[in-house]
Amino acid sequence: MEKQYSLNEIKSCPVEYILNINDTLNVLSGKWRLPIIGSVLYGKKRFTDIQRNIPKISPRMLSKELKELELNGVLVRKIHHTIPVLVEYELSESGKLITEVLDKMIEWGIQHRKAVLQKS
Amino acid sequence: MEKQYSLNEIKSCPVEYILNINDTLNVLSGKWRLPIIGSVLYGKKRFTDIQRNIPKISPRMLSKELKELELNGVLVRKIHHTIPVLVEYELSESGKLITEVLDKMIEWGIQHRKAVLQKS
DNA sequence: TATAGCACTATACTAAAGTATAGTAAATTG
DNA sequence: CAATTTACTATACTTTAGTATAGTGCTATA
Repeated sequence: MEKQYSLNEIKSCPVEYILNINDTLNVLSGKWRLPIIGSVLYGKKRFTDIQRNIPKISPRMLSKELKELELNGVLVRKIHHTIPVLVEYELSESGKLITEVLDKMIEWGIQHRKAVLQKS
Repeated sequence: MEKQYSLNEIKSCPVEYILNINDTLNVLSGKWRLPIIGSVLYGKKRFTDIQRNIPKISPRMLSKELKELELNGVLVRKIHHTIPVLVEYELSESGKLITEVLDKMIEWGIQHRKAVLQKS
């Protein structure tokens, strides 16, 4: 078993600090991750639904990003073995919590924009 | 004058929501941004100090990233017109607040790691 | 006078991320 | 029975991000 660190211990430990931030950044960075998460934020969606929500995404990119987000444990892919097959994507429990990070980002974004405007 | 939105209004408005998140993500993403911010987090540093903190960064990358972070208003570049010139980099007031976002990222990273481990 | 430190810049390159376009296989609709 | 929908995959390409290596102009030190 690996040692479990408390939040405070990790904050004072650069290596674990960086690992966790990178995990989170990996989920959010790239051109399409945020739009995809936004699309499934308020309920499960099908491939083409997401495609319609994000008009400029190619099916190749959508497929690729959905796969990675599923692999990361952020999205859950549900296959209904009906005829024809129906595939639905939704946020995992953990995926839903990413909104807390997003909210902090909005907060920082707003204050930063204000700060930058005041200087110029 | 542009209309100012409250945090709650922006949360319910996808466009402003996304803009602010992207601003924040732009400050944090890329291979070297986080290490650089980490290096100046506890006080101002000189070019070569940062380089020593991040052994694998090339001067080209460090110079490029420092410039962009300064342009974004996250870092402040201070030139001391001594002979020879001395240049110091430090986080702006707004830049210091990015730690709040980082803390949330650590929190999410830790809980996500646990969640993923429990499933496997 | 030679060597090293500081704060970079320039040029050329490779690797990763993203785009464009077409195609597949099964079923459904007119 | 031809066209459309769903959920993708394949191939080739371009763009962006990052690397490698060398060099600049200044000063300080041995």
